[in-house]
Amino acid sequence: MPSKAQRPVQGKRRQTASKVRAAALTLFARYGYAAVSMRQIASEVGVQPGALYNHFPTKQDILKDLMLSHMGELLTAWTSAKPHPQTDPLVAFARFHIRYHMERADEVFVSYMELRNLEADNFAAVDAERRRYEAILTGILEDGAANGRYALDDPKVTTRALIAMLTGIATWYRASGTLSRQTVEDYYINLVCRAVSLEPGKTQRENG
Amino acid sequence: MPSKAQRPVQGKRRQTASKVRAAALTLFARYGYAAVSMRQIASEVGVQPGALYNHFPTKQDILKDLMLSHMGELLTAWTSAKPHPQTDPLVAFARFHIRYHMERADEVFVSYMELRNLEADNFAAVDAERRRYEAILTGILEDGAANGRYALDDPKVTTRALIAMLTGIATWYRASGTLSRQTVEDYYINLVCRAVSLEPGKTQRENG
Amino acid sequence: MPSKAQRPVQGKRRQTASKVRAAALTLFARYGYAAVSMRQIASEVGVQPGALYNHFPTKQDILKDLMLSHMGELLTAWTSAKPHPQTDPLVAFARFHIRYHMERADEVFVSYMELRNLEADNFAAVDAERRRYEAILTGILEDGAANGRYALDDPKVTTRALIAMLTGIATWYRASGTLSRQTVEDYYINLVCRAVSLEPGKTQRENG
Amino acid sequence: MPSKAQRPVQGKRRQTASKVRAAALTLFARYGYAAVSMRQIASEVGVQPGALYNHFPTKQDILKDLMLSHMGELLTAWTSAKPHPQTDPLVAFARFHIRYHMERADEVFVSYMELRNLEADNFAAVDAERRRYEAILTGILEDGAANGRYALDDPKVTTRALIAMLTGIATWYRASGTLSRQTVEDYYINLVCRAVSLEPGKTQRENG
DNA sequence: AATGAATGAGTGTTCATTCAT
DNA sequence: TATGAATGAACACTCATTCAT
Repeated sequence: MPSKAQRPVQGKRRQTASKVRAAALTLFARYGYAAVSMRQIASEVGVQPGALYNHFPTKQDILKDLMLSHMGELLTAWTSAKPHPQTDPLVAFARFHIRYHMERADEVFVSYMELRNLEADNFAAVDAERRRYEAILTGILEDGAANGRYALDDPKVTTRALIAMLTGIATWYRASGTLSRQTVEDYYINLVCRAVSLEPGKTQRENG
Repeated sequence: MPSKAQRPVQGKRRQTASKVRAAALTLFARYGYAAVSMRQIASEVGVQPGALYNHFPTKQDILKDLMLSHMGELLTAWTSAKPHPQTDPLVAFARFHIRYHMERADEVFVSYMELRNLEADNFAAVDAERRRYEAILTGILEDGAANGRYALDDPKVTTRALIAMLTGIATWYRASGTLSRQTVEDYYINLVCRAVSLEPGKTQRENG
Repeated sequence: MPSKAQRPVQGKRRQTASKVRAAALTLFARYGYAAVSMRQIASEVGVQPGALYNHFPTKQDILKDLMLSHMGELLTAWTSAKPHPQTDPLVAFARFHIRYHMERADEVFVSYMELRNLEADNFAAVDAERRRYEAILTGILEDGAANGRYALDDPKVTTRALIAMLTGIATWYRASGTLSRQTVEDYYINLVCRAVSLEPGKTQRENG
Repeated sequence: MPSKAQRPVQGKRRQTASKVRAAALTLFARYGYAAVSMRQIASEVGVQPGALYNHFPTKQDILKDLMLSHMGELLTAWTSAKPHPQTDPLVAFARFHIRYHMERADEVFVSYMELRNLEADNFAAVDAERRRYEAILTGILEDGAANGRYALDDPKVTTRALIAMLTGIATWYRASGTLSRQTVEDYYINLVCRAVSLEPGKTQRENG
């Protein structure tokens, strides 16, 4: 049973930090890290600029926090995802990737656009997570290539090509458009499957 | 016969403007438009900041110039490209796109990353060019779909997916790596072909 | 008999105030009043900045407290000093001054350097104490000049000259150097004596 | 014959830089380096804050410039000083020091008070000059002690004592007071002479 | 007595841009 | 065509101080 004496002060701290993250994410996604000022973030949060520094030591730390937690959550989400065991792994991964990226367009956009604005050590940390994530797809492609299920030339090149293709959705898809998420997802799944010569209709694993 | 009365002064003017473009391109690609100052550009050119304003009225105009001329040259290059008439049009386009984008990594990078830093009217101008370019691919896909040569769900969605995939090469390909340009090109062509169920080996048009 | 009912709470209050004084003294001496922040002091004390305000209403009050109590203790120390009655008064004073200032380099340094950072009324209070202290020496010089023991042109000018000379020790003397305190003291006493033509060897009052 | 085509622009540059130095000197002397803002300096100069950076890269550089040029000018002035050859060297040096320091109270004050605000390398540069200057006096004292003209215990300690005494004039002397410069100078000369047992009346070198 | 989030003003410095030369 | 001094606004960040807890 959790303590009932939780101090509201704790809540307030988390709340403000949370608002800062949210405001920064939106602003960075729209205008870019370098073009957003701490004043803009503070004003969005409804606080004076100096107050931001009670929660993040520098502007760079906000960016690092956003990018690292995005990557962390992405990896966690994949780990907890339990696709139907008979679904083809590439299809499972692609569906997961598409859905996650459509739902988090801002995080995705920032994570791809602001890499160059990370200071060296922060970049290294974020890049390591990116590699871990891409390695999942590379592993799936290697397995599928090994057992003849997928046709491909090079798992790493294919990884990059497919990730770029799928992640690109976030740059153009608008929920307000004519295409539903499900439709877009299905079209891209078909592209992915064909790209490795996996029959789109036959995306259930054969149990041998 | 070219005019013999070319004034060297004209040459000098063009030369400096040219250096400005080159410096800005490199710097924007590396650090981003918002993070690069006119002072940095001037210093790279070997000139005082005020001198830049003899060639470009504002910083924004440098960006607009770079992006518009990149799109213009891209369209011109496609128009002048004379692929072998028996080559499949999708393959021809993809090969053209890959080669052009591998050779101009900085232009491509800037053109994709700095769209949000364009002021409204400049964005409109650049975006119109982008649409013209993508329309070429959409047209090819529509034709191919109509005559049953390509399998695809939606030409516009496929256009975006393929463009994202191919353009992504610029973000990871390094000439210093282990893969030759030709190899990368071939791998991507295979991906493109399979993505629309065009037999990679059968990329010559049948003449009917 | 001291009260046995001393409350530890009182002790704690005094303790923290004391730590604040000590931290501020060290920091002001090293970096100067204006260059030291309340945060630095708090961090040195091991407390949050806000807590300082339970002990001193403003940063200025810390400085005033340090300087006024330094002057107070200096005057008290002189009053309680009981030099050998046969010692020449100038020599007694100079020895006292040298010893006191060598032992309290930080207090001395702050008291001489930060006068300009005192607000008007605080300056007046501290300056009054300084005058009281210097008046002691002026009195000694006037007496000695009157009875022909010392040769000097003007007691006030001589006071300032000697005080500057003696206080200057604090700016260069390091206990870690090659000269012992006693040696330095003796050398300066000789300088003082000669400066008023008092035979260094004859520093015992003749009792008439 | 100097060029007549001197550009007034050159004059303007020097003029502003000069005003900055003057304003900074006055302000640093009155309020201390740390307590003076670039805005205050700019406002005193009659310019926007950013303009200061056309002349000094940082605030620290203004301080360095002031202190280094003060020391440089001091050393130059001593080198060019041609005291009467029959004047005792200690007296000549002391007179020079007193006069120079009375005329440049601000420079002197800043140079003694702001040493701790110099960054390490700037401090080293300034301190080296200070040592050079003090070495002049030490040399004079050593010579005089060697030929029995002065009585003293240790040339280095005596140097510090005398310099502190003489430099201290700047902290209290006001031209508006009752004592003339000449009177103060004479009184201090007498103190210096007696401090090394040099008969004040006998300050002409005996030519042997 | 102490915390820690917040304020409002301020810091040194940089910015894109202008303009007399 | 270029310089370089200047502007006026903005930047990231820090300050002394307050106050609810």
